[in-house]
Amino acid sequence: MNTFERIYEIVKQIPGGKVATYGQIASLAGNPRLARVVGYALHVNPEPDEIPCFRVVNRNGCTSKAFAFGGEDHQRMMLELDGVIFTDDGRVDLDKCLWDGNVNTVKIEKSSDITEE
DNA sequence: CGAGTGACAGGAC
DNA sequence: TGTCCTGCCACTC
Repeated sequence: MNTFERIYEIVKQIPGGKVATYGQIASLAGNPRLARVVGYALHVNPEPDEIPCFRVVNRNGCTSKAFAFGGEDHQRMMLELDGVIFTDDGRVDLDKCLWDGNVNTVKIEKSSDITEE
């Protein structure tokens, strides 16, 4: 599987009420340095209906302005509806809403749920 | 085919 | 603690 495909699968594995950082996804993708590729992957976002790019934030806990696919506030609303806590800084509370999929939740590398080739 | 850019992250100052 | 430079992979010109 290509790195791109892997990134997509990981992002799709993000549960509601939680968010993940580019670096985190990059680590799951194989290399923590792939953070840039992660951003690019979400940038193209071939399946926005399956890929919750709004759940992906940078290390600061916020998304870039270029991420304004429908308004920065729109993203915040989506996250709040998911149960994600926002700080007064207007950023995601990574301390409580950070996805712990890096521990032992995700396992797409062997999962046959991919069905994509 | 080669160089540059991009929704980032991490180390150094 | 905050800002700047570098590293990485994929895509475009």
